[in-house]
Amino acid sequence: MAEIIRAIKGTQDVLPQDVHKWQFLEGEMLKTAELYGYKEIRIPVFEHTEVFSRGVGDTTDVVQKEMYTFLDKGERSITLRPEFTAGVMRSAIENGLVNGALPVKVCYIGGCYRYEKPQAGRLREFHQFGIECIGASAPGADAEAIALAEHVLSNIGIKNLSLQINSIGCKECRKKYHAALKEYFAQKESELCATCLERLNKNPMRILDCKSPVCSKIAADAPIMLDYLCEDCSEHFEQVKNHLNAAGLEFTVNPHIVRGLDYYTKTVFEFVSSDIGAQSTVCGGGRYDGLVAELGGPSVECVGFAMGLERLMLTAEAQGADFPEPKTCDVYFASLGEKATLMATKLCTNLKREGFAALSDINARGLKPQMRYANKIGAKFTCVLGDDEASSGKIRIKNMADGTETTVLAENIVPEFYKIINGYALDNLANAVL
RNA sequence: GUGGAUGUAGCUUAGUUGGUUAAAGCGCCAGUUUGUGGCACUGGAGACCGUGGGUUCGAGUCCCAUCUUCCACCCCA
Repeated sequence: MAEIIRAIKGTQDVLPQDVHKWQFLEGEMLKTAELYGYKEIRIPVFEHTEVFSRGVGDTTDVVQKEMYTFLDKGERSITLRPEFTAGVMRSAIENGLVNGALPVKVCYIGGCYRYEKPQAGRLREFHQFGIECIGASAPGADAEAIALAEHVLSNIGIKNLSLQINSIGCKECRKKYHAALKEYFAQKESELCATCLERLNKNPMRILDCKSPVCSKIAADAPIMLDYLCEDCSEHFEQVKNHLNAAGLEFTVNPHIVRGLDYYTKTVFEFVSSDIGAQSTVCGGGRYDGLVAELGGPSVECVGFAMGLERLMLTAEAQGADFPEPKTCDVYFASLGEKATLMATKLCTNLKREGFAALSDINARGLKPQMRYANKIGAKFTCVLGDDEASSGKIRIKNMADGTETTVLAENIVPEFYKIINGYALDNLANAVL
């Protein structure tokens, strides 16, 4: 296959036969978010690099080695968004959203870009749906965000997810915790793997996440964050759990969840799927109380999450989920000869104005190929037009499911077709009930 | 970035110890039916065998490199 017609590594096409699945997911996401008071926000795909290096944090892997960064023609350093939160906060500050009535609730859907080595559930261009609740400090906000995530996930039919939560505290308690962790791991320094040795100085919390059997065994007995939370953070976490219980959400506290983005404070959480291989986190999020201030805005506390559409799609497909049937052609006009073809165009136009998917031949082919095509695209009805119909104005509309025909006057096509399609819908309803 | 696997029509695959014109099913186009789809039968189009080098009289097949895809690590959604 020639290079030029091959998609860039780590990118994917969504083909016409599959879009309805994506549209379904996206529709459910936006609709559900709306129930919780969220409005969609649309922001640029790229930002000044600094938005991410300061927002996401320049010690993170995302910023250090995964960003698509380039100089534009004005020598500005630009980066394709590796995630949404930092860009959304930039917009919220720039447009004064943070100065209005709080909380401000926004959600988004779009592509993100990270230069990673692709594998199952991990692409270089991937898509996220997410929400940001800006200006809400109470534990109820954390729980509401988690509840919304759960609501979306269940509305799109994803099963077998486990919700794991943790608190990584505020700046103050994290300092103490880091010190304790360093002290603990320093004793076992000789046993740690090479990457963990580096983490020891830079960010000891990451060692907790290490998958190497030796390190994870050591990490199992490491001091846990929850024991180092200050009174405020500890109380906050308790309240979050109370709210989750009140909302009837099952969760497990996993002291080893450490999100890889620097802005998180206090509550962090993940929804994990057991059905899609190693990249199993389908939704992740948490509280980020310092981000707005870090980007130069007022001190405003926020919670949010993001979910990966590709991973959700993988999970749904692995679970054999049912997607709603895509809309198909309502009626296809097969025509023979110039007069009949003009008639088809006219009838089609009238029906389309009424909102029916009405198609006609645009290949000037024989009748048989036209009928085959109508069948292939799933036309509910067909209508053959030739010289007879063109002169008499009487046309026969054929139900493709059972072959029955209804004769109508072409001039009455719109009201007649309303009757026909309503009857068809009733039949299908009856079948569905049976 | 590290490690392992992979690559033959649009899709799924066959292709013997290297040997003439690379094969099948599905899909596509058409005919059997001169105005009627699905089923069946018949025919047709469609492959620089991932790419570039090398070995050989001869390479889809062997060797090297490179790219892609897949899987895992790392990290994240």
